[in-house]
Amino acid sequence: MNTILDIQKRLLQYNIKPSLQRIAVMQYLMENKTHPTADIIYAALSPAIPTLSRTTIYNTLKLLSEQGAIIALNIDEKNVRYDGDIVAHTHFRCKKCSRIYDLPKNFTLENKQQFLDFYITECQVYYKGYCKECKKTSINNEIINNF
Amino acid sequence: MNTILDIQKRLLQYNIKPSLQRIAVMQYLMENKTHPTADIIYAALSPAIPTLSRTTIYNTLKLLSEQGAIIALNIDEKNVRYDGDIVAHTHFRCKKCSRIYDLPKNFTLENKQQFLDFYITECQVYYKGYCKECKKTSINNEIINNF
DNA sequence: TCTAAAATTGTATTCATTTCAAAATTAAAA
DNA sequence: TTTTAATTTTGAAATGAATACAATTTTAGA
Repeated sequence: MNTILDIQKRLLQYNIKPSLQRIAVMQYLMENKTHPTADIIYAALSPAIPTLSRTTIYNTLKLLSEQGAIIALNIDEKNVRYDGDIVAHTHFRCKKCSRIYDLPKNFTLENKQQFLDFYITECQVYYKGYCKECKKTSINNEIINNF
Repeated sequence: MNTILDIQKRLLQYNIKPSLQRIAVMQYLMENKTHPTADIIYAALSPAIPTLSRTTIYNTLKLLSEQGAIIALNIDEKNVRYDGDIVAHTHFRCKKCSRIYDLPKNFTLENKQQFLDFYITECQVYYKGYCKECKKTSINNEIINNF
């Protein structure tokens, strides 16, 4: 279980002021490993925070992902999904039920026979960063995870 | 160079009737390896085919990608990008200029020092297919690239 | 040529996300 | 504690990529 203090610490660690709303979003993502959309998070938190606005959810998710406290997934072509687990791992999206699963650490296309839970039809690998031309001017403005 | 006959052959190979519009879209993607959006393709083809409709571009891109003749990329959070190169390869998106590059075949995070053209800040790996529950009912309806 | 099926077109709509300015909250200064 | 400035939140309006849909056009077969 994550205490409010743990969550505050996590936010401060990424230079995010821990407001009530930000703590709620961070906590939701830490406790719900379902890769939810902004709207799912809004619907879940709205009853407990009746004044909550959708814009705040979008603002918060943008801030948290830009600061590296969470990860934004573009695996679903309709909505952006969010993941509170920032340890590097790969994802699987079911084309029928649209659920997003975390794949086991040792999963590769070569050994996928061992993981018969997933029938894989496609794989996409996306790297992001700065190209040669844009590198010089932009590096300073970005927090870089040089993994 | 790709002749119209080459392009027709490619479409037929994926069970797509080679209409004028479909040939134009397929040809554009084969000759422009810039990972364009639907709208870029529309703007490029529209002068030569004045009656062309945006809907046709969307319909065609959907058909071609569903049939496996092209690949739809969700590397850009705003628009879907399309790639006529269906040989497995990975992509890089510059966060500043938004250009999408093909990465060299031998590129990995381990040897990325060799490829100093790209300063990488993040990597996403997305698998798609059918989960255990949905597997039984759906496999027959899908063309599966069992790579 | 006639007819049916398939493909294309254009308009209207949807819906996730963004913009923006006002209101509320927080933090800092006096 | 008051005052003031900066930050955050809020909700209404706007944006824009993509889809739905019905009408029109084209294609293919009888």
